[in-house]
Amino acid sequence: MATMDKKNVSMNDVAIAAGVSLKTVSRVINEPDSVRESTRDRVHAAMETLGFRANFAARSLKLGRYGCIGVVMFHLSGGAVDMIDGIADAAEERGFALTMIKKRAGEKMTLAEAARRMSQLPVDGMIFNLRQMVDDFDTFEAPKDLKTVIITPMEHPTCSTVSDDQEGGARMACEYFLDHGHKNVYFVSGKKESLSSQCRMKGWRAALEARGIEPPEPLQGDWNADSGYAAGLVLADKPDCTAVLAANDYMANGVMVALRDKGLSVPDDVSVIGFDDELYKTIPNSILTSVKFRHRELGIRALNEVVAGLEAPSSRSRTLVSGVLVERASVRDLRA
Amino acid sequence: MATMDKKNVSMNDVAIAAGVSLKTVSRVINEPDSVRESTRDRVHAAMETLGFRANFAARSLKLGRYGCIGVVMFHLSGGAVDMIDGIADAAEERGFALTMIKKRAGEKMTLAEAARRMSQLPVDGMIFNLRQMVDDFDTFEAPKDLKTVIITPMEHPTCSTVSDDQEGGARMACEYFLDHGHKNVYFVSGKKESLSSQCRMKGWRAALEARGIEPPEPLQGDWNADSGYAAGLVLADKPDCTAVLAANDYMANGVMVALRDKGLSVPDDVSVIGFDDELYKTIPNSILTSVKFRHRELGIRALNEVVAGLEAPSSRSRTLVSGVLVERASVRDLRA
DNA sequence: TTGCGAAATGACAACGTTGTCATTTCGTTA
DNA sequence: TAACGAAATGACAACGTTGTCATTTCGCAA
Repeated sequence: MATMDKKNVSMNDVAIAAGVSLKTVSRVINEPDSVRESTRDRVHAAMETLGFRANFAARSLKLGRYGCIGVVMFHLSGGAVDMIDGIADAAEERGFALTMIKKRAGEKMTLAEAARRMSQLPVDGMIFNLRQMVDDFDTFEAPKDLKTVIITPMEHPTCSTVSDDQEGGARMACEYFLDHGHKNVYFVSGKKESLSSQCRMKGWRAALEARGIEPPEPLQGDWNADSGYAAGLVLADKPDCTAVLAANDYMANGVMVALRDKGLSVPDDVSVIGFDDELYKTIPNSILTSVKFRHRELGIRALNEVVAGLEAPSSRSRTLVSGVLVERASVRDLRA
Repeated sequence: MATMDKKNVSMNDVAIAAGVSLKTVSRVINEPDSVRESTRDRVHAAMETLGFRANFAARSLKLGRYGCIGVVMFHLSGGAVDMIDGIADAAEERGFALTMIKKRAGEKMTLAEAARRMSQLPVDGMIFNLRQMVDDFDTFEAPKDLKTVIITPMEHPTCSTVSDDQEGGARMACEYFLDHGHKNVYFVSGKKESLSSQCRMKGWRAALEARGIEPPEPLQGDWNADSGYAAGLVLADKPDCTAVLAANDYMANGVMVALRDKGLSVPDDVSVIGFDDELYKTIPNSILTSVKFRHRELGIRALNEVVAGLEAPSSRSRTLVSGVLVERASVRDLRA
């Protein structure tokens, strides 16, 4: 039957309806085994009838914790979906919900601001997803009582960080080229301000230098296929260009199309590797070899790191999630 | 100076430090104008020194609201990013944070379960993002005190719903073909269980039937380019096939590549339209005409709908966000 | 039946805020 | 200076839970 609920139903209401004390109702919820079965049933019945739902605020106030992890999205891009997915699944598994806020488009947000806003919300710890540099990165200090994990390729002086190993992934791709007999590798970057792009470039550079090769001038892209196409047109005219590493698959595809438009074959004339392994969704029979990062795993690790640090918020660790080279047919073996 | 904080700092601590009453501290936070400036400064100084941060639980308990909107992601896919972005921005603007939970991969989750879990969390209202059918869709009743908005193309008997106008978008694309002189339109669908795919198919069918055209058998795809390619191979052999509507851009691209591989030209021999307008990111100089949905707008509307309904949770409305046809060169005009 | 330890239940305070209402202080005018 | 109304501040209860500790009830052996 519909109950005339003018107000919210409290444990006290349930207690009265069931003819027991407030505390017994509490016990039915939190330690059911300590309540006699007949009593328990009576209480459950009363809860059902009245439509009782435990009050989150009162519970958290008493317990001193929320069971929520805050997530700050400084940037919400494509790869973010899988990461959120990982965070959310891991949270679920450990009995936490997520509280999310986002940097407003166009606005600037510092870590300090993010922390201040988060600490007004129901959170026991927090994750910052940071894909670009922020002004106060080095000086930021997390609240002492709120474990903070930053997802970023940069090391932070006091906070735990988690990241894909972007640099390592780029190095891996580069070495793959070199191991297949290529003497040099050209690079097409993403947007300048992107940390991912910067790290991928760094890894590319490092891999070449480690083998005593002078890295050629990188070509500037903007993540989209058209910018890759433009770069490809330039590269097609360079006789020494046998290998191109593009900072994502979209640009890699642009490069490939440009090369073909200029009469060159991939991989016979020029080999190409991209990042993120997304092209196969869009292009039938895609041949692009690509470095794939495990965003989902990244999210899981970030969440686990927060939860592990809840008791010791000032602990600090650094986690790198390695990438995987998905081999297809876009790289030619020049040996033999 | 570092303060020896064994415990959390409460308003009471601040009050004592500032030599004022508890209530005055409360006023400094909530109605600063009602406090004399000198007092206010003293309180602020004390808060600063002690590192005071208001306790969310206590505040919510007293106020009876949380300032958070719950978001349940039944499915977390590509387009979801923009939608979350819209939800988050709109929430921010109206002073709300988001509390998010997700259906675990592989698990089944009913609306009732989602509602039950959400009502244990700090939320004043909730948004369900539902892309596939669930068992209890028709029988579900939202908690009476928790405004619930479902993002889904289906109408719900008691809850407010918000959706892209998928059906209308498909109809629009179809009519665009017909208005350009095409006599029939073939359709490549996405995954069977996807509501988007179902709605797009429905719109396609409706548009043809409205002009007295018998819709041909739709081709079954799975959203990825390879399935579009397979469909394209089939379609290339149909002499009456001049127009293909694919349920997303990836499959549309697959279709186009297959047609070209079979020696047909797009758009000279066959015209193609896709959905989502994503191909230009991947393909340089993309010519694909595509129906684009405004996911961000969708999120904004959903959030606004929740907030608008906070005072009257049982109100019910239905919002459709129209799509936009992004014209490129993949449709040939057969008239004249 | 009585007595006993264990199990079940209850009374009450406390968590940290905000609302209500009473009290004090202030600035102004007589 | 006294008196007054308005502004500023304070005391106390209340929000709905859980922890502590006291009390009652139960099952079983003597």
